[in-house]
Amino acid sequence: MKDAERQVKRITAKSDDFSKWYVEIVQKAELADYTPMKGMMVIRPHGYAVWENIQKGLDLRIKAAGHVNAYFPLFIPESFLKKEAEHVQGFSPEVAWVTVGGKEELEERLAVRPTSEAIIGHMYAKWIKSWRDLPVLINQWANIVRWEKVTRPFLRTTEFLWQEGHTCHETAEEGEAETLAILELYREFCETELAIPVLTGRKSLSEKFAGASMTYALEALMSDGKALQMGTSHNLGQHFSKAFDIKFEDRNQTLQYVWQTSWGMTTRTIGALIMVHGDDSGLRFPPRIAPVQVMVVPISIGDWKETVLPAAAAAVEGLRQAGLRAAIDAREESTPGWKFSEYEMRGVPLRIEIGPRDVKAGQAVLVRRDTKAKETVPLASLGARVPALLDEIQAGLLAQARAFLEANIREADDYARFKDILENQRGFVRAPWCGDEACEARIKTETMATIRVIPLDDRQALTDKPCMACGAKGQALAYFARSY
RNA sequence: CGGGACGUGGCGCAGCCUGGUAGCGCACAUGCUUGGGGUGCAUGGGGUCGGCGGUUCAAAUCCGCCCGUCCCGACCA
Repeated sequence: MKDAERQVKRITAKSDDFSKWYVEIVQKAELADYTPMKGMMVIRPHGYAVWENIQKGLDLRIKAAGHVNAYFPLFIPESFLKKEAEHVQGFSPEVAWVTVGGKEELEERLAVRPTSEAIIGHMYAKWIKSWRDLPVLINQWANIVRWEKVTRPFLRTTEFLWQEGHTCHETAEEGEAETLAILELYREFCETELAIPVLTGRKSLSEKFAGASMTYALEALMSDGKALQMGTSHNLGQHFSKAFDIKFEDRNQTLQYVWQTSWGMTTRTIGALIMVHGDDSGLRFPPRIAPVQVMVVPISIGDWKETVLPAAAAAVEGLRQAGLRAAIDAREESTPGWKFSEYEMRGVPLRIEIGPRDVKAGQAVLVRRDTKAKETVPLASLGARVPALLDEIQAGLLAQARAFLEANIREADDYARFKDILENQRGFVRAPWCGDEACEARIKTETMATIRVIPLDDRQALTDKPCMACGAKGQALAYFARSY
């Protein structure tokens, strides 16, 4: 096929138009599709398989940390939502309401949950009586509805999937420890499973969760230089326990309000996988979360059905028995070249080509998705080489993303430099800040950048430099960025 | 929600300015051919032009309103 025509089939180059590139990958790799309802998407089988792997990895860790799963109702009475003032104020602009059931007008309208603190708080008040009931460590996997004005597949949709943990503790210290333990759990998950390095820290007060006393977050850098929040962990203090009257009798027989946390990670992480690892050929999934880790493509020439196909099928069977997610594409209607491109688009980490020449030589050609490097391996040693290669790919993707993140964290001590970086290079800018909300708001208006995180480590965060924007006494070094 | 662009078979587009009832590439179906980077040829099916309304003998084309998508902002996981 002529090059000019081949161009037609390609997706828009990442460097050409990042947003277009993103949307095209989502559709061509069949991760998701639009529906007739604004902002609501279908997560297609290939996208959902990624989500299932994310779920497995997270669920395992959440349970290993002592939590159990439960399920709370989709609907929340309006009066519950109103109990915590800051909470209702923060969420009311984006709540969907149910006002009619069947043919009957409801006495009190029901919110479709934008998050579950309110309904869970109500139930916790019923369940918790004594210090012996604590801690309560419950997580739920659920769908959430937030009536967003601007939507993008995975990054911001009207309905999305997530897990939300809601815990109760005896003391403030325990609550804070839980919040930070989850932050670390998320960080480790992002790096180990998603191969996405993150910056962690606390949010400024203006960016914190509505109703929390402190919000911690993980921020990743997309390859267009914009930041994306990967997850949050909130220390709720006693805001909700006081609003919902969640009290327990402590070890000294005094009534106390519990200390709570909540934390969540969403289907947005799939968007991050696309934007961190994807390239102009399509997706590049890290092996640990890839729906299919190895795709075997038999080279269909001559009597390939008698010679190549059995060898290819045997190879797949061997890989499966080794515990790998391997598949074969033996369809006759597509050519090998077509299949190569297709699985590159879909992000399959490793492709194995087996043709007549290979069968004769007792070998196979392995092609990495991340580097597109090829190597020839004896069929007999696939069982050893493939897992090792997948580990290399996993590590390679993380290393590449980490190098990009580190190369795009820049320092700015003055506002001119700060603006220049955001305008011309993007990425994160580490800069001294005074801690004043008005100053933060001004920076946001003037540069479109927000404080993504303030590092937790005092050695990293403390500064004696003046605020880069207003010149007042600096309070902390903060990471700023334009974000999704 | 403000500013901009766009909306024509499944996808990408041409036609619209200068109204006359729809065309191309890909995809799809069938057959042959080919097959180590999206094979080639032939035949065929599928759209009334985002929706509603208006102007007109006649609207994809002109006008109005609405809806949706994308981009840039304000809001957010």
